[in-house]
Amino acid sequence: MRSGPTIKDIARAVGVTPATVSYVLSQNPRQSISAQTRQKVLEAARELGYVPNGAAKVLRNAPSYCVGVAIEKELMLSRFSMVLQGIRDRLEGEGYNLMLCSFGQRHGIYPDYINNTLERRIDGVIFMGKDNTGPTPEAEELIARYHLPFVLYDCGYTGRPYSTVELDYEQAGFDMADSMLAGGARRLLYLRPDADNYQEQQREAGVRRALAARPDVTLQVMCTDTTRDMVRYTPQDRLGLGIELKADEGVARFLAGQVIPALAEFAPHDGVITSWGVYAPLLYSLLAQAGKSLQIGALSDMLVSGMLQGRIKVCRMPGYQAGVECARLLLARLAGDETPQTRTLPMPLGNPAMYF
Amino acid sequence: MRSGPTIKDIARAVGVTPATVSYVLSQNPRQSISAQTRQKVLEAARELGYVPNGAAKVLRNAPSYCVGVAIEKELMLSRFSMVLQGIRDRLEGEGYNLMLCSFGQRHGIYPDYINNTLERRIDGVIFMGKDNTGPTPEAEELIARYHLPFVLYDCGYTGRPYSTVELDYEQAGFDMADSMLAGGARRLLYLRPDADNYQEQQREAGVRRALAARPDVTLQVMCTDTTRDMVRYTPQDRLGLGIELKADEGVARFLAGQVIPALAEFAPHDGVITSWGVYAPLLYSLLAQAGKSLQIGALSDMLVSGMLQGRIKVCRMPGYQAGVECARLLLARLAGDETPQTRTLPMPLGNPAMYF
DNA sequence: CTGAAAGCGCTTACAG
DNA sequence: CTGAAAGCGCTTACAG
Repeated sequence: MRSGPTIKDIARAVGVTPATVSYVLSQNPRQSISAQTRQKVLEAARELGYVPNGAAKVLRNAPSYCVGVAIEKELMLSRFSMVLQGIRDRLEGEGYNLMLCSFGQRHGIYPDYINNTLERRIDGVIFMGKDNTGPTPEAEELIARYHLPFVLYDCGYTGRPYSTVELDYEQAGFDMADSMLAGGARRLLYLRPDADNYQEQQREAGVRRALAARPDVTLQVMCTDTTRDMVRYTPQDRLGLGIELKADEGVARFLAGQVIPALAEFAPHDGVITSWGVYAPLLYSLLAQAGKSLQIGALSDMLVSGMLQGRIKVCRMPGYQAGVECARLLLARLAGDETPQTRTLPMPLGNPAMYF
Repeated sequence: MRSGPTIKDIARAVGVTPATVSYVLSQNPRQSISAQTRQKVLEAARELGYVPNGAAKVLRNAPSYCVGVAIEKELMLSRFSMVLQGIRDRLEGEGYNLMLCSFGQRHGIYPDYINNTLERRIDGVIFMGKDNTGPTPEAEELIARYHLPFVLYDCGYTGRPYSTVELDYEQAGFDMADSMLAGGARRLLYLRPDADNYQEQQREAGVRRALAARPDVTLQVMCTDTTRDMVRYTPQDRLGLGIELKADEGVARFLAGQVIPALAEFAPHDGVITSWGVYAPLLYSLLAQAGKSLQIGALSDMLVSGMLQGRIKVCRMPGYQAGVECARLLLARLAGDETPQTRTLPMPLGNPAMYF
């Protein structure tokens, strides 16, 4: 199919050896070339439409100038696409392309994101698991053994030998609860999924910290049963109509049957904080139907429609910034800096955004 | 940094030549290998943690098993991320990775998506412009000259030498107008941007076709001045808080000042069709404020919140399917099929989806 | 300043 | 069934 001109062709056209052409084209500083030869080589290269063969360069140990981004599946979740955009914006300026890597074993015996590094198709990896999953233990061993440049996003820091970017879930919980106290709340309901992971622990800890100094305020915690009361994806998900909320099942039933009754005594200044964003609009609708108005806040802004401006407070996922930060830490690794760094980003309290 | 074992190391360990190792590992069918040797080679490979050097393979003309996706900037627009997900799902099953390519000139003298193909870092390109832009004329020439596998998404077909996936904007306009007629509309306002591109022409043509048989229904067309009345992005866009709508300026002023007055005579069964999705929620809010209810439809579902279920009809962008289709057409090219194909996908009428 | 040569890691006709 | 050898396109010490 494609078999363009090589440095040999240029060399022949100009009447020099391939080595000379290479020196000119790669601007090797350890080799001086006469202005005239340089001129002729560059001209011939342009004329022939020369494009260097990337594979040959990489074979000679050049970097691939490509960075892998390991995202398991859901590029459509703005949680991930925002980060991706941040990574891209930061890395493109440095001349890097991005390669989307999966978690499965594609060609080799290792997960795709490791295999591509080992095959030298990418120079490093930014890893975004979901539900707190980091790389497999086997992958971690290879990362350590080969010193693979690796950055982990939002997995809960646990002293790994690579850089991580984390979000300050604890502070988010604190800020939201604190703002509700400032709004006059005397009762607070905290609604969280039963999943007992790093993020959920941190969030609840933050909420409790805000309440520690206020024994006059009651806190009630309710857990959704995520094995049963999930927000459901419809079959259309994968059929081209986007991911869709089946709000009338699962969680909605739990909210209507359990949560709303628990709010019976709540006064207008009291508040509900939901851990996941998706719970908040559902709750808002149900409360509105019941003719009830409370402070509502969500510790994530994912799935909180911008149309709820002023009705629901959210802690915003700083996805784009996080992506930029991941890129920055990876660049440090690529530049040879081996010391793992951790950056923890705030999740500022604000209004839900209108995402495109 | 990384310098793992090569076939030479395996050969030495087993006591055969590198050629034999290669035959075993690549399962070359033109060469039979004794079961015993094969066994030993495979064992040694596993033991040493052998991973083939991708660059060396590509240098020998193997495909890179990587496909470029050219998206100019906005990965956060679900319009693009849905397509990307579709492409990925289809192509990952075939063993391909995706590389995000930009439009700028990164390393070479050609646009990034062309250069990466010429450098053999990717085997082909799926191109998603925005605002109808296709590849540059220079890029088109290279695509033709080198027969680069290339698929164009949603640019308006104009007889190019490569495959394209289009959306049926004309039918969308027809279906929406038709549904409003079925809903009893006697007056219709069609609100479109002044941009005179393929999509807008098709959409209006569709609306007019639906009205052709109904001389009793009046159609009024209004154009937004996109050079002046744009939906504005706030500076936060690139600062990590997502893309945000500045609804109180630009278009909103035009809608309030020009469009709402034009609807003074409209009765409840009459309707407004907006070309862009983003106009519809704004219009809905303004009408609601004015205590007015009309049929509202948008010819795209981008930016139409799922909270408007039942209030606004939309034509859905079949982004995921389109991605799958792009992947399918590219696979055909990669398999050697040179005949350009065009697929035109329907944009089914429905409710706005709750996008994650 | 320029050229001849080796080598990166792999594959594949070809000869045994 | 196995091995010796050439070559993909480039870079880079090294000798002139």
